[in-house]
Amino acid sequence: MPDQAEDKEAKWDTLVHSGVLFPPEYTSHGVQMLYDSKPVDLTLEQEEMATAMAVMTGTQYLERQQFLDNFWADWKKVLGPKHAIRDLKKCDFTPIYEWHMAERERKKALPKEEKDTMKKEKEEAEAKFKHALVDDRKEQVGNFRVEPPGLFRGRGDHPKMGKFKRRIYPRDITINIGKGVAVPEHPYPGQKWKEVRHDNTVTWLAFWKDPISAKDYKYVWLAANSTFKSDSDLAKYEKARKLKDYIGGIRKAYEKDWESADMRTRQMAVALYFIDKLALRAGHEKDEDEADTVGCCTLKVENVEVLEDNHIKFDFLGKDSIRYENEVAVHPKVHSLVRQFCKTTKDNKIKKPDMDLFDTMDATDLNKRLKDLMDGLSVKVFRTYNASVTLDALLHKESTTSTVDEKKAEYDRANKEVAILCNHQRSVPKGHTGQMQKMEAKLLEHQQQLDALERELTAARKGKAFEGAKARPVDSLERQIEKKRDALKKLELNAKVKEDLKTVALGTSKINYLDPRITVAWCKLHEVPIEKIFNKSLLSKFHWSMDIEPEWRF
DNA sequence: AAGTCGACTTAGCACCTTTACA
DNA sequence: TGTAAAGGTGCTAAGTCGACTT
Repeated sequence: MPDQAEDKEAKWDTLVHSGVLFPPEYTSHGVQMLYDSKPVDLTLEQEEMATAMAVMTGTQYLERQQFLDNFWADWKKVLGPKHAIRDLKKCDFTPIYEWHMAERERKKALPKEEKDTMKKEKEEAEAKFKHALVDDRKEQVGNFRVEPPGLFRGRGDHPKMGKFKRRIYPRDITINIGKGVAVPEHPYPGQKWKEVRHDNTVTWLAFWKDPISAKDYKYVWLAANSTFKSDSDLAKYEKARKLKDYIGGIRKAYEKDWESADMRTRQMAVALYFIDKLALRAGHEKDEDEADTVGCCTLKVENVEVLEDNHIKFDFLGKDSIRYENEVAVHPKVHSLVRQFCKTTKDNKIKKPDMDLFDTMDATDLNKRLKDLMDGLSVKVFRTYNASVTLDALLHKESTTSTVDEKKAEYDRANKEVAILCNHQRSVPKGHTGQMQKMEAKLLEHQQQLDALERELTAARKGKAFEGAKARPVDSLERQIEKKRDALKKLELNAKVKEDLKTVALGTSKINYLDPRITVAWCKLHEVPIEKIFNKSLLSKFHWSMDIEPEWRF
């Protein structure tokens, strides 16, 4: 293993850091769980796993057979063949769960001084891990903590959910650090790091193999505001901007390819059309031991429905098993091509619902093809391009708003359009329905108050009494009515926004897809303080974009 | 050509902190 | 001034994609 690849570009000259922070070793709480309603003895290792299961109480995972089976398979190995516990169904983890909750409460109820002392001690212990020196620049480290053991919480129908994710030790971890500087210490005497490298062609500080999936790695990187990350962020957006100059030609090229005699060329051209129009992900092949999700190139016949009137309906589980459901009008040629791709394979056999829609190509092929169209182009660039171009266009539409709050609402609406385009979802917040009902009730109350004020105003104008008393002066009532109307309008808007956004996540596009220069320029142009749009961490992540001129366009 | 490796970005959620409002 | 909602942060899973290996 060479310390330094000669042909790859160097990312740093010197690199100094303190390595990683290990989670505390497991200590026994000694609380006995019940088996067949009777307390049982567990070794430290057995208890650690039982506790990992106990803390899952109340989650949906416990209703998943896969989760229970995987946990049981791992725990059984640790229990051994002669243990009294032979059946997970007879296990009652409640005592451990209750201990866990009580412990939480106890910590919460600790006197303030004690909490402050603990916080201070924690910060002192962490301090040295928080920064690295890269070419003598002090940079923040992102995730310097080693992941603690626990039960694997895979998303969607993950075949490995519930497996015990084992503890990671120094012997599992490879450190990357500058030559000739102190190798980080660790708290395990007698152990050695798996490896110490001095590879300046990469930006990671440490990695270990994912204990759940042998082919995956867990890395320790610098934080989002580091030079490594901001340089590549800028490069990402500049590449997406470059696509602007090529997109016309690319569209012409794929439209022409729809007419090709070659099936593969036609499929590539339709896939690219979807990626361009709908900002779909590439969709690489997945293994059996992962959740069954798809992207554009891995769409199955059953994921698309060819409808009347040049419409197509998509319905599939994408990244994180988030459902993508969208009915769209497509070009007539695409409509007929998709109908064809659904029907027969490349060698004219009947295609079944679970077979690939694009059976002559995959994401790697498509990415290769994209390199012919533009230097460095890949599928994901279209998503960045589409998101940023959409925001830029929406923010530069004619606007009639005047206040900062209204402008912020306008920005949020544009942000929402992008989030919907990219299918960035979130689960409905807890208590949403109740909160909506509360808002409705408040709305009604305000409406009634407004009605009463208006009746009083009518009375006042006629010099009549109102509800058995002298009506208040006209000018005062008029002011109150106007105030009430504004309040009502604001409430109505809030309620509508809340309902509209209940399943839309705005943050993901802000963090990953929207060129911050669009936002910064717009804020300057419309005199909206940037802090209204970017919070502290986004301001820091996007520090590189802050001095852009107001006239700048994506 | 296909499969694997390795390094990086993108993603939603849990939990904690701050803010808004009665 | 207490409570609930909103907002922020940390965590880690799940993607992408080019390079390398077979």
